[in-house]
Amino acid sequence: MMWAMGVDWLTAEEQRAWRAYISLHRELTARLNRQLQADSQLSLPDYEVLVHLSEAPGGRMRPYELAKALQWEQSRLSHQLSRMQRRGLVGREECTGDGRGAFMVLTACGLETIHAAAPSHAAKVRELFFDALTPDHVAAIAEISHQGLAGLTPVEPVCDGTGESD
Amino acid sequence: MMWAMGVDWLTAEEQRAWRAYISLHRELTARLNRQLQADSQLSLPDYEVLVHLSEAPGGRMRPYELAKALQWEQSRLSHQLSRMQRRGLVGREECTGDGRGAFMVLTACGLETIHAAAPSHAAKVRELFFDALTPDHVAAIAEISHQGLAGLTPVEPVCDGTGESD
DNA sequence: CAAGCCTGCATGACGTGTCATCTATTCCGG
DNA sequence: CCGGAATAGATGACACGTCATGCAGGCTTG
Repeated sequence: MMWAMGVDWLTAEEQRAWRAYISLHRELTARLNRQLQADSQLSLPDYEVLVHLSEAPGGRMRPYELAKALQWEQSRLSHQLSRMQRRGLVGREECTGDGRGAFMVLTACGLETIHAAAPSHAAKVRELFFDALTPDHVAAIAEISHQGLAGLTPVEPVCDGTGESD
Repeated sequence: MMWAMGVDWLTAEEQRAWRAYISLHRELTARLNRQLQADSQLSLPDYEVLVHLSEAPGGRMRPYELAKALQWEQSRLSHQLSRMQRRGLVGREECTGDGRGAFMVLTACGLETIHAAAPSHAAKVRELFFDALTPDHVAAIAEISHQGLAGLTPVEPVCDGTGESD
């Protein structure tokens, strides 16, 4: 039995970097989550939805638009919206003109909540992320994030597999 | 009602970078997850646990050691280990010498699974992460990850054979 | 050595995320 | 107009994560 390593085919340095990256990201989002939760009873996903909705004209958006804007899977969004509706953060309106769809609208409560939550959350993001990095690092991350890692970023649909090599 | 923005106190550019970063990370881990799942019926968390266990002498570790190495919350690990035990990937042994604790051991199945999963997973990580970045970007991320974002990140001991202070 | 605290770990409740599946509509071609 | 495909969305099952809590076994101190 060969315990002792050799399991991963990344170099030791790559492993260290990769694991550190994963841990750091988790730690970062965990802190943001906790702060949001403590200050505003919101989760990070809640916040993202509310921000997008509040930026939309009329505070209303079709779920599919929201999904595209957030780059979320439709079903994730659907669940999320249900939960948020239960809590009164968003409301559902029928979509005249397209019988299958709907409109999600920001409620007064949702608007109030996001307005109350935004300042401290943004401050926290700035504190933990932007202020903690050198301008060079910020630039690097921005560049990487915008171009997508393997040019593959745009999730696309996992199309029918016509032998799609992975 | 003031729809139309102003909710976030990050600059437009910061928002773009931040959101892109979040989306990119999600997409990256989602792909790794899917690949692992398809190839080896493992999740990323499963994989991480198996790797650490397989690197431990004897393939055995105390849960609290594992938690520290992975930088996971204890309760998360506990749940994870239960699930993995149910699937036969790990086993539990009593810890003589400390009545409250236990040892988690890699089972034959777990060992086989991780050995089978590692090559393609490592290749995928390399493909999506390391190969997709310029050396400069890799260096930047490594630097950021290792030093932690706000110096607040208790990214303590990254247990590494060759002792190295932080 | 007894009282109390700290540790190691499990567990139940609940929010979150994904996948597969299902429905209802709309769209499009014949 | 009919039938099939694509679209919009919901939903149930189940994995994952966190929090709060419980608890037994070690440790410390008087």
